[in-house]
Amino acid sequence: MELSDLVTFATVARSGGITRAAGELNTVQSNVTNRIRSLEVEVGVPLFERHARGMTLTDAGRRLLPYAQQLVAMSRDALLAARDDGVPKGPLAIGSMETTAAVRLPPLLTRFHRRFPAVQLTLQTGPTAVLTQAVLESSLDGAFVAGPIDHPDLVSTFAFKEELVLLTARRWRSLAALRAGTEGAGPTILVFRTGCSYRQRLEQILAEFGWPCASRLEFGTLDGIIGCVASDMGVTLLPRAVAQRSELAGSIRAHALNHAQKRVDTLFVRRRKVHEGSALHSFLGCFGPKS
Amino acid sequence: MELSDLVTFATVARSGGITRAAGELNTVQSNVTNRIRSLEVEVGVPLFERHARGMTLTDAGRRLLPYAQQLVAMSRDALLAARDDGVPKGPLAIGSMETTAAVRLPPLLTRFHRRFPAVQLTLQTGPTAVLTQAVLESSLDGAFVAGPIDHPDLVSTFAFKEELVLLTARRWRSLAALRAGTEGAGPTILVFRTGCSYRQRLEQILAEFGWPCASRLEFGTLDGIIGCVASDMGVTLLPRAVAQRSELAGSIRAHALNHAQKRVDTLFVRRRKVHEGSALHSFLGCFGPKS
DNA sequence: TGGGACCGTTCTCTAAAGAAGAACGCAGCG
DNA sequence: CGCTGCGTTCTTCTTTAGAGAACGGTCCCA
Repeated sequence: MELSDLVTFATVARSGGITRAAGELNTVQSNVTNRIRSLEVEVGVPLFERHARGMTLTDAGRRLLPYAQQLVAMSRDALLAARDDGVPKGPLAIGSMETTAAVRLPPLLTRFHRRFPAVQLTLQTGPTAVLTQAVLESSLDGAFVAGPIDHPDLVSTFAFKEELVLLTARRWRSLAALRAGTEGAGPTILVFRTGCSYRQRLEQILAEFGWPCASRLEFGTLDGIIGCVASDMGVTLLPRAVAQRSELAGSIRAHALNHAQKRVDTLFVRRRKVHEGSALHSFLGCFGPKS
Repeated sequence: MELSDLVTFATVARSGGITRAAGELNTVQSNVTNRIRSLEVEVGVPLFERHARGMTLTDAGRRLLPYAQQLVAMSRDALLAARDDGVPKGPLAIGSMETTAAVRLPPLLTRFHRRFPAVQLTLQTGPTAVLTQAVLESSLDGAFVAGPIDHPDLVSTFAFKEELVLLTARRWRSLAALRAGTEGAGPTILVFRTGCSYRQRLEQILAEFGWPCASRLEFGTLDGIIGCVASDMGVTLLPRAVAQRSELAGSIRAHALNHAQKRVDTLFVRRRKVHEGSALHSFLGCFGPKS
């Protein structure tokens, strides 16, 4: 059983067919057939069920797949670790929540790039759950997500402390006024489309206030949310720093929350590995203990 | 980079030479040379320093080695997982402390073997630290060790609760009498040779009593310790069940300790893996929640 | 109920990789 | 100075992997 066999296996499993896998692997069908077959001979049990429109994993294949993926990912790490001479360089894939990317990362990334120009940093934004999964799958080297995170394969480092505030249009001078003004139906809440981590928190806070929740609108961008809050379409929950930094800061009002509600830590999570890459290590150094 | 290359690499690293590695791998020197060289070409840096009496790892090699070992171990797990159809069978390597093996395991192993005769169980005894390391290195599937254990790669399950007692010869009717009888020098303590986990505990307890420790004798077997306690050579610390079960129970005396001192949990630790083998799972079922 | 599209398997040929063995170079040691 | 141990190089042979073509099956739709 060789790593190349496992790559082939994982590709077939993912694409669901030998023809598609052969395309992805830049080879011909017959080779993929043979590799899979020899793998099945070695394991001793069939890994796929063949049917007219492709292949699906057998139970044995389903047991093997996560190992195959992990082995392939680890072999990539191994090469990087061996080549890593301590000088930060090469690609570094970082993920971040929208809000963190908007207000915290610009200075950090600028500083990092100035200190380590040999590192090719890429940034991808998304919700906490997606980013965490991406880190686990090694498609990201690390990510800024909303805490707390507890997973045996992840190491998390405190990055930023945020104060969450409830944002409304300027005309609402207090939460009580908002409450009175949305009697009955309750406020409309504005959240990110793809499972934003602050969304649960917002719904929980409204529940604690005993407010009904009229309706929910989902957005793809931070500016979209803030813009709609400014035009009094509804309320949202965001870090205070995000609201202050916005161009529309004059048109919105931030309402403070109580201690338990407002506090959220942004953590930097990374995969627990044998060897922490120099690029990632130097990145940690840019917002960690010092600097 | 293929798994067979990594096996070769790890073998050379462990044996410290190409000739020795070739012997272990049942091949000729020239092949090992070529595999290592092609690996070095692929990684892009030398992995070994050549000198007249063999090879030693470079920094890059030292970074690669743990990955290689883990990849090889994981590929073995992968094969076992794929082949594991849910029926407990095949080899199962269990480790245990001497004391647990003496009093707790006989009935457990008997029961397990009766229920799952297809599992070829092997038992190895040793101190906690060694067993834990063996589990981490996948040379044991699981082990009974003294708690607490906290390691991200290990899962531990409560197995047995033990009451530790201080064992002396029969003539010492109380700890006070022992104290008086060993005035000045303090008692001799009898412990296992290879870093027994109760040893620290015993030294700590004597320290809490404010007793000096005259000298320490190290043994290789449980019977040796108990025999020497019976003939009043010194004192030791063991689970009460071990003392009671001994043939020499009539010649020794167990002295109770206070609550904080006497309590020790025996845990069953195993490696955190993607797939828990059926054999191990069924073994856990033999002392776990039920049965 | 055929024909075509799709998909996996099988077979052959060729190229590349790996194993074995012999010869060589080099350092240390008596 | 020759011997021994160890790693490298080179050649030969075998095995294996890759490419391409032909085959056989299923499904779908006319």
